[in-house]
Amino acid sequence: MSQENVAIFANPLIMRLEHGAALTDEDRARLIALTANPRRVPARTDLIHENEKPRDIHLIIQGLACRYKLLADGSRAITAFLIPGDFSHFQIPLLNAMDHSVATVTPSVVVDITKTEIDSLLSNNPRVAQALTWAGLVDDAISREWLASMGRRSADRQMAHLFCELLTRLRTVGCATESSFELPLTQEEIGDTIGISSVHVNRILQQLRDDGLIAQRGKTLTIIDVERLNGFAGFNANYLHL
Amino acid sequence: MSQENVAIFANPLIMRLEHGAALTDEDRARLIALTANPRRVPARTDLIHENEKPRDIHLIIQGLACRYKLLADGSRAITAFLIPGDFSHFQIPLLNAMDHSVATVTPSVVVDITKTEIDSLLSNNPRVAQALTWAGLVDDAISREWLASMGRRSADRQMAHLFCELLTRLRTVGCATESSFELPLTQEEIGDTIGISSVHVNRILQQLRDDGLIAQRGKTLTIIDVERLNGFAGFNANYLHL
DNA sequence: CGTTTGATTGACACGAGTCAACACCAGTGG
DNA sequence: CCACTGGTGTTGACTCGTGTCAATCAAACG
Repeated sequence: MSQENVAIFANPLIMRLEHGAALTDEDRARLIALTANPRRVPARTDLIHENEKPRDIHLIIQGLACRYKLLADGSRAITAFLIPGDFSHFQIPLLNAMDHSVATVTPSVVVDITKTEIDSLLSNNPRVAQALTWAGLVDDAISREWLASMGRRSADRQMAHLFCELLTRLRTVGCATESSFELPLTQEEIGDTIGISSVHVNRILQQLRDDGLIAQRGKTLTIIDVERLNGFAGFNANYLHL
Repeated sequence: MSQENVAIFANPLIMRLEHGAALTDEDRARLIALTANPRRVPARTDLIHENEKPRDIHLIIQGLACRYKLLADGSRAITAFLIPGDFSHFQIPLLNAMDHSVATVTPSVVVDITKTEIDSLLSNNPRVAQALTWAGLVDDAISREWLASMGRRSADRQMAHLFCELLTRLRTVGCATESSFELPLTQEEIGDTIGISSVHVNRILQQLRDDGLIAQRGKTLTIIDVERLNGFAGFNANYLHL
């Protein structure tokens, strides 16, 4: 494989967007060019903050980021995770003020893409435009699945569902093995995601481990039997539209 | 006011989209033309069902509809309400299979808009295109707010928040007075929305009434003191981007 | 009018939160 | 190199919000 192909196929954005449209080599080259100036961002750093006027969009190349909202009582709700290849919505500069914040969870590599670059991409590369639109629809679908999960799944199944989703998404961008991936979240962050206390997160993790559904070695989470965890969680990957 | 103007300003789609872009008279005329063939749909009827291939998009002119998902255990989660002027996402035909269902809650008036019509609108009326994009972003923002609500608000505040949101949204399309609107949901449907049992919905409604926050006469819900309910719910309309 | 659907109520069980203490690091600075 | 520190994970005790079940009531409807 040539040096260039390695770069192309190792690019998580391209890996993801391939699922949304049949990209051409030129499309891929444009996307590669887009990621020419990555920057390193420390862990727990806001990429953009609620109420700020959005300008660039932020593409995650490496690491993990999240969308979150702070509530009046000081509590936090994490409403989405951005894994490599994900980005803050490409049409977001249309809004005058962010309704949520986006922050890194781990040290990350991020590319800031200007509205101009996006507009040029959208008008010159229709397949990329379609793929970006597809990615937006998938993000919506994930929100809906999370809503269903929070509303109607018990906390243990909800957590299992989150792990199933993360495994599937991380696999599509080459960031997970068959059955394991890095889960660099604190238990408090997991709690802010599924809407429970960190103490309860701890207990549920123990339960999932005791039930032989998952294993944790450091920050690596291994799903012992993917089929069984899918079944337990009621996970059906349809909504990821792969 | 001319007959035509009445039609234009009474059109909930236009009323909503005015918030997303500065429409011209021609834009409005195109949008009016789009709604030329409405149809009546009985209550509790699917407009489109999960797993189906989406073709048309569905615009609500009158009535109330919702997005929902059924889970493996038979429970239901309502992930969004579609009020007059709302529509199933205009880019959804890009997907091969719906990841959720859309159904009427009440008897409704609906317009089916073909992908062709949408594409024509998008390419000929850039301001409408922008407004539709804006509407999509607002729908996303609502999902995120609901996620934050489900995760981190107590059931009573969450319900209060829902009422604050519905009042605000319904007012923008002329379907609510200063402080009251029709709430045609059963308590079970409210429960499927905020993720609690219908029994608990009943108790919380009583509590909100006893606290003098809301009043119900038949299906009309009146918010006795909007400021106070906003405060109780921690409601901030920013995320609706009006 | 029966029948059905939705609202209401009470009793009871259990999931999950809170509080507090403690263990276990990894990093830091003396 | 080791004590110190702050962040994170773990545990137990207790409380309370919510779910479940079941019965009853009220209202809508054919």
